[in-house]
Amino acid sequence: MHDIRFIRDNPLAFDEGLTRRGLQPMSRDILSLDQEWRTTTARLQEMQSVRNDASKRIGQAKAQKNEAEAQRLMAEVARLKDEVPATEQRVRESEEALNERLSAIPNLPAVDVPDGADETANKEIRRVGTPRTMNFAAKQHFDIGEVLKQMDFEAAGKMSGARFVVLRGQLARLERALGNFMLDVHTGTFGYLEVVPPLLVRDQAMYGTAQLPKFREEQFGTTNGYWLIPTAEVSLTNQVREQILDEAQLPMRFTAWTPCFRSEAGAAGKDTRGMIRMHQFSKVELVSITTPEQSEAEHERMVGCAEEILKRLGLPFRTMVLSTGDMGFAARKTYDIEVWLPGQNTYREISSCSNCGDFQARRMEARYRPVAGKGTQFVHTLNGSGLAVGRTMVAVLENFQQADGSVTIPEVLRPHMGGLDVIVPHGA
RNA sequence: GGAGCUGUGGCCGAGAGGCUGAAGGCGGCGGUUUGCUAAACCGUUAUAGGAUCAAAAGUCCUAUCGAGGGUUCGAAUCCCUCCGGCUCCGCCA
Repeated sequence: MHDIRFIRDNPLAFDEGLTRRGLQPMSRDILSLDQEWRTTTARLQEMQSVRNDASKRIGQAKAQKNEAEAQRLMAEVARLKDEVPATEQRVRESEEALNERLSAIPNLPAVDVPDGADETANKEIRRVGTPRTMNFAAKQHFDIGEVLKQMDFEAAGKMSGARFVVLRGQLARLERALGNFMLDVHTGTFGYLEVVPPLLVRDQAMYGTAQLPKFREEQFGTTNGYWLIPTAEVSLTNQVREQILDEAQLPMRFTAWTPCFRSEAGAAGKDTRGMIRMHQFSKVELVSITTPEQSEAEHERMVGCAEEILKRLGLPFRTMVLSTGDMGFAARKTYDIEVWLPGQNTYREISSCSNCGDFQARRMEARYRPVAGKGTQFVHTLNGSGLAVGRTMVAVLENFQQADGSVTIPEVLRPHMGGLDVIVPHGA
């Protein structure tokens, strides 16, 4: 949600930000809605002031048993009886119109975000690790899964349809091992607080992190009004909704390993095979709540936390800054981490870390009280995956596959796998 | 699912149609006292929006007692709906 006062004071900067996002300027439109709201509000407040004043005097007159004076004053404000509700109605309408308009506008990009229409304008900022040379043709993960006989898309299809998978045996355990490993690092090394949050949330929570109102079709909802979280970002971030925190509590860092549910209505035809794009997947999420001063450094730190997981697993990756055209709705700046997939011979997104500034905080009414100074300010929210677990599994399978179809387990995961060092085909 | 209770400022807690933006306490801030700390005492301490203004300060106005409606000249207080919490019963992992 944008700050209307920012738009009032900086209409040109606002429009420029929209233009960088590939949108049309809107400040004129918005400011006229704002003007409408302000004039009706002023009119209403004036009436209320008259009424309050009269009411107070009526009270005094009654207290002094001056019934005649009370009656006279009541007659005087009688005409407001119709006018006030009518004006209230108009204020409500213009306010709604303004909010509806504002809540559909994406966050403005930070100054250092590269301009561009889509992902081709993303900029690589670093590359870590070297893809291993294989003296055999690298398989894609679903082919490896087939050899291992522990990844079953057919069985999943029969009960749930496309974009689901059944993992069994060591692959099922590998998912658990990866989740545990990631949580251990994020809590142990990086100081995130582990959370088990709700997976079903109400409208207001989805609105707070900006999945609603714009991305309704991409979500799964229940028949009785809940939404399945598309990411733990929703639950973790909404922990601080409608709160006034102390500056001393910031930054707050939360992590959670949860299933995520996405209908991805618009993505039909993309990554239809395999585990890359699923309706249900699990992800270790990182969320930080910070002051505005802290948020940039926290963003760097957060990407670093996600990168550290890949480093420890020995997976090659590169880190990108998304261009203005490729960023998500709520983000003002986003880093994507792309992991090397030998089977696809390309880097694929495995984590996305966004600084949302105060965009979500305004929607959630999440504030903090500065140690020095008066009043309150909106917090900054940052979120990022401390890695998508399923995609990490894909990367492990593809990067550590052997010619005979077995998969070597990275050193750091072995304690989580009961000491196992290689996954071999089931029944072999 | 059934029955009852409950939601007040950063926190605890009084208030039950007008004198209540809201007693009292805690916490915070400023001060007195003090070798330092603590204690004691005094004072102070909500937020948001709008108008005015080049802007800031200031001044004025409005709103806010879980949320939204309603009754009334006037609502924290009465009525309705919703949301959260608690207790008991039922059911379940």
